[in-house]
Amino acid sequence: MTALHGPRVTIKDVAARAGVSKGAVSLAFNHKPGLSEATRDRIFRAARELGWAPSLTARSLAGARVDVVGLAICRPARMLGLEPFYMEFVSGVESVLTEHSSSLLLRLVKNLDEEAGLLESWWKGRQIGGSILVDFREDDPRVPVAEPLGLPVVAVGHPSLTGSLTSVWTDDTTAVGEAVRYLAALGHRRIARVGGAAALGHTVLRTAAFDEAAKALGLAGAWQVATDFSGEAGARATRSLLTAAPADRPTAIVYDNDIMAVAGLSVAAEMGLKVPEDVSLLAWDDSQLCRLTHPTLSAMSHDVHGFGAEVARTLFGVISGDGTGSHPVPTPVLTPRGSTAPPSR
Amino acid sequence: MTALHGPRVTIKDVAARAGVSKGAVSLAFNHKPGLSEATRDRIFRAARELGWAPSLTARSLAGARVDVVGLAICRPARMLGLEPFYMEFVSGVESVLTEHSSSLLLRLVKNLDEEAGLLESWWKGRQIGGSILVDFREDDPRVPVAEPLGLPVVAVGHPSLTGSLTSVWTDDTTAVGEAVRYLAALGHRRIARVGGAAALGHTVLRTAAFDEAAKALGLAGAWQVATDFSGEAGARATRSLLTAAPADRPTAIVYDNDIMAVAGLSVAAEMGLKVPEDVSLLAWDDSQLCRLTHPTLSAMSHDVHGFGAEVARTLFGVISGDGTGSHPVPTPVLTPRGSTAPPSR
DNA sequence: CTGAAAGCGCTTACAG
DNA sequence: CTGAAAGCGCTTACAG
Repeated sequence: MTALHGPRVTIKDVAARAGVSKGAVSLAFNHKPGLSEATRDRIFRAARELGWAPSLTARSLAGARVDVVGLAICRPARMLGLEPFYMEFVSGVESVLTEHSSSLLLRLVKNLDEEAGLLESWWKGRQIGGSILVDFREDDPRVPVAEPLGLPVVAVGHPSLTGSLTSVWTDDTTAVGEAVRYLAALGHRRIARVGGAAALGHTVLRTAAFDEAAKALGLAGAWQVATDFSGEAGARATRSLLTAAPADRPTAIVYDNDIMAVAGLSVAAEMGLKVPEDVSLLAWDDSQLCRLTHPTLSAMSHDVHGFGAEVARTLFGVISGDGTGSHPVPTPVLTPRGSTAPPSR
Repeated sequence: MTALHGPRVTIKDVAARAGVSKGAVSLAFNHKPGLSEATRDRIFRAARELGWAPSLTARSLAGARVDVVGLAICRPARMLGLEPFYMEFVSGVESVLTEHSSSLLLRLVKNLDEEAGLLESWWKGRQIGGSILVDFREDDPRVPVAEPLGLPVVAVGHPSLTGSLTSVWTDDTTAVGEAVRYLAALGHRRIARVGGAAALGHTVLRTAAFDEAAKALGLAGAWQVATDFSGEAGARATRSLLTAAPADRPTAIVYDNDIMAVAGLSVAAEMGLKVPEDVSLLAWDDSQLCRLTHPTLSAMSHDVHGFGAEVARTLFGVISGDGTGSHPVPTPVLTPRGSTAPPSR
């Protein structure tokens, strides 16, 4: 049952019906000059009447551009569902792809070597015209693969991680510093950070930035713990931070995403601690989730949708050759809400 | 900079290097019979040495199967980020695609007519080998389009909505009945439902099921309100339901997803109502989110990841022609947690 | 503007 | 198992 879809309509049929050559049809559908308005109209009408759509696979074989953008994500499948970041990022990417009539080729991979191999076969198989690379690690294996391939790419990550690839990034170092200084300004002297996956490059950068800020401010206590970004890990980390004696535990906690902050909120409630009186909580990314809790979550806000859109726009620049080059997107800004306040003691 | 990737390696080069014909290389890479182990090895070695990967676009032009599955999602981009459902569903789909070395072609569309057109050009352009269709409406425009096209498809939705298409669905009618009966068994006589988008077929089914269950149980009060699935809409609906005088307002609320239930929880807190003492809340879908709140959310649990996987498996059945046909996946089951209890009055 | 032709990189019979 | 050939449906010069 591989389909009974009658005799396939091809460019030849359209040309015959419009009384022109195949070449003319091709010109019309690729919006190239050299045809009169009248001819163009006749061609489009014929195509419409026959229900013809150009075969993208034939088109790309013949050397035209491929209107598909690849995105491989390397995180455990079961964790993706909850991270609002990805879907929002993807929807931002999509919003730009749609303008270019492009689609996203999405693949979940187990590790970066698999991803590197995938990129190579996608590109060599002419399945994609370019790719977005996310979640960079130090000494990332994708850098040496993408470069010699000639694959148009935009790397989402700090230039210190992405080598020679065109990259778009958020200035995590500055943002972490701002988060810590804000909490310190409220009077907090013992601050913790529940970070993301230790293997990720941006986690490494944030960790260093937190250390530096804590040192610069001469904090009395500074803790950092790595997680896998899941709510459960965030809950565990929070529980362990808050079980110390009141005088020894943090009075403020910064989270690397918002789902862990939500989990932290619930752990505080479960332990009988009031937010923000007993402990201040500061989320990251700031999806809609942060406004749905009680109290609402203060957060380092980040236009993730816009981030995705900018990455896609940059990729189209790289593909067409008139790229703007690497650049940061706006640094996350502090959005104070109900979960942060001066410490009560 | 459309890439300087040297002279492209083709099947011809591999054949030459392995000392065989192009046809033999093709047979080897498509795992077809007719080659000795030794020849096969020689071919794979040559391909590896040259870094060759078959051009999927040439392959599919030549008539072979296309290893790409389409998925168009028709919801406002900004709303997708927060709905854990989709990412979990997609990750379930991906888990099966990966086994088949397939990728997902994802596209956000504005309306179903655009989606119908997209399916047609994806299929005619040989961009996809099949597609997954979600979010069915009554008299869905995709049904009459997909059928005559011969496009292999799996429709996610109740057969009453998906016509002649192979479909996989959850029995929402039974699940809604179970949810209402559970709350009634706890002693609730005034129950509300905060539903999803009214235009969606499954919302219509759930609405009817709720009415029926309420009638069968002779509830003293039964409310239903439609939303857009967003947390904000869920919060608004909850607020309006709970502002009535204590004797007139619902003592239990069922939500059509979990994000709205989280929002409801926070509205109750904001209004000074205790959950579950003053009002019981029951979520739907049951992502990780439900275990991260305080109290934890009782929910109609649903293995969304498994659902996506089953849909993908079914699609591969349709594509290969030995499909199992339409069938339901397990009905969501009640998972009681901290947000439901007998009414206190 | 047209028309005939070559070529993209495969797969698929078909004769050996 | 091999080899030569046709064909998939386009695009891209090229001569008119």
